[in-house]
Amino acid sequence: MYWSKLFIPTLREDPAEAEVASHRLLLRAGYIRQLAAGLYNYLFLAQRSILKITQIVREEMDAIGAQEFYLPGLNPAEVWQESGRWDVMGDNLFRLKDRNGRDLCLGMTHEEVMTSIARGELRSYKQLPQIWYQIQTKFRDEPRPKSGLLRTRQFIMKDSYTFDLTPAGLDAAYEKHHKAYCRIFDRCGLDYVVVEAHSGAMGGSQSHEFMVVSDAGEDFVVKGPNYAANLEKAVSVAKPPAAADPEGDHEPEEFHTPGKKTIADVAGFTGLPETSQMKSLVMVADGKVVLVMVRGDHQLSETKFGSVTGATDIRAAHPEEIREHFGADAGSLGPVGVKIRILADEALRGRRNMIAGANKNDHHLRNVTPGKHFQCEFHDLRQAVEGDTSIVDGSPLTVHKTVEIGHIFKLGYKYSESMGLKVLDESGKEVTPIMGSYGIGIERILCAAVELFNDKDGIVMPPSIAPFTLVVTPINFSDTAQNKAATEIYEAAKSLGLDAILDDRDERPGVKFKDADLIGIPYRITIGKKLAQGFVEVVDRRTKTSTDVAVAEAASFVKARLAENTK
RNA sequence: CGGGCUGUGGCGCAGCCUGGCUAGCGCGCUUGCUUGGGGUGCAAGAGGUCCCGGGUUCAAAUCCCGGCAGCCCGACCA
Repeated sequence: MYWSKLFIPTLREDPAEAEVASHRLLLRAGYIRQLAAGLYNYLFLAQRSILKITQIVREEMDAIGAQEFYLPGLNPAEVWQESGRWDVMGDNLFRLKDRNGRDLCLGMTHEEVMTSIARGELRSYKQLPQIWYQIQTKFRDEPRPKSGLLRTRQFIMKDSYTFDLTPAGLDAAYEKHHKAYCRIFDRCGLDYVVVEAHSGAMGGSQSHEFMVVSDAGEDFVVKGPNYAANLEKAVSVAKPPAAADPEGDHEPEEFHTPGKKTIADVAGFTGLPETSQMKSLVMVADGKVVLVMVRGDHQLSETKFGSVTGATDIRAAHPEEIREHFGADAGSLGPVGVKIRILADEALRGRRNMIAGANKNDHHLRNVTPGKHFQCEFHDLRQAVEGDTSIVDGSPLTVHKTVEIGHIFKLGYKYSESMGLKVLDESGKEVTPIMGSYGIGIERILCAAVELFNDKDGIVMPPSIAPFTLVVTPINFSDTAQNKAATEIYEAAKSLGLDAILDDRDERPGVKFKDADLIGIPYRITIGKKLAQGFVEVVDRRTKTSTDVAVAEAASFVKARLAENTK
């Protein structure tokens, strides 16, 4: 293609609205333009990259025997009501009515629709297993779209669904997806980590997320040499307390702590570290008030709290509720003498003679021992922190901000059961197939690549997903010799199957170089001064290294380089 | 849903506090010449409901009220 004929609206300056690198650069490089909050127009360059990404996804999905479908994005309310998600999804689901007043929604995912196909058609165990997928636009009415293409209200997802007769079959389907996802993200040139994840509102037993470490992300991952998990789910060994507990069997003893409300205040006041205190948190789980105890320096994980209580509606208690149950305000609360359910974090097991609130404003207790002075259920309830050590091998753990690019779930029977999917097994008995669901955020692959690979000049796009792999840049296209050489090289590149673009614009060389760098075309062949000696230059976008090559060999040289880099 | 900020030619911004000439600057765009290895130089041009509605005033981009939109932080989030 000839650049002068294309619509590649690059910007000389950074757009004011864009913060994160991918948003800023995709706008500047002319890949995308915003239509409204969380809605983007994908222009020529973005569309080319997206097509390359989806092609890789297709090839790898097909390689595990998955079959591509294409389902409606517009869904009837009925199927969502059957699964219960019509209510569960709340405002995140785009809802609308047709002219007859029937309720419809725009699909956020397609478990319901896939299951509705399956229950109408799958009747025998002989038809299992099945792997069905699609690459489709999804809609979510995000409370806050942000960071360009990272969190939008409309986006493209590859979503697949598996139907198996047995849990072992599901394990196999899950494993296939795990491997296919690794191949997909490898081929897209990304650095990523696979982490244990919380299955959230999806239900199901096991789940892994594919994460790219980036400050633009919104999730946190806890990572060690042999362990990686989403922060929501991560289990770790806490740092030992900074001071040993006092010896002996003491009884709680009240002392005055005027105005000392926070853990830090009390630590300063008593001269004892935060690890010697218990933090009392009052939570409301599905309407029931629960007291949660964690070590002074720890944070409660609401996700873990939700898993332990099984509650779906979780919040911190209001000040009035606290006063009603404790007779004191936050900052002076403790577990002694409390009548409600008490949960305690594992890090408090075996501790003794600690400090806690006295349930009397401006007073605390010392010598409080869990299990002795108050009864509680011990669970893993705290959020892991940097500095904790691994439960696997004791090595130190680090916490990283990440972008989620893929997620695989063992769904279990949630949808097949609620929607009545049944097949006959070998003995003629009706059985409910077990399902899995697996997603990849297509735009997030693009964003993650930009986040991961950019420099002061712009995007350093991995060749496999770059909109073009090669730009042929004559310094002066109206020079007859340069024009001829450039055209020859461009044609040669095309016949070698390279995705080439010829920069035939009547622009200064600087402009052409800047644009090519900004867009992130992996290779550039510059045709200029050295043409008199029969040479052109091949420049690598990533390393900025330049190699002189004879005109006739230029295209095949790039092809060889490309093959090397994608090994 | 709470908090903060911003809306002025395509983009980036100034002007607003202290109301008053024809609304300005840089980039981009058009035409001509020029230049030709990292956003060339000169000249001439085109392009604006100053987010919208109402109010105050002789006079509003500017002050007041009410909307809307966008961005950021938090909450939320397969």
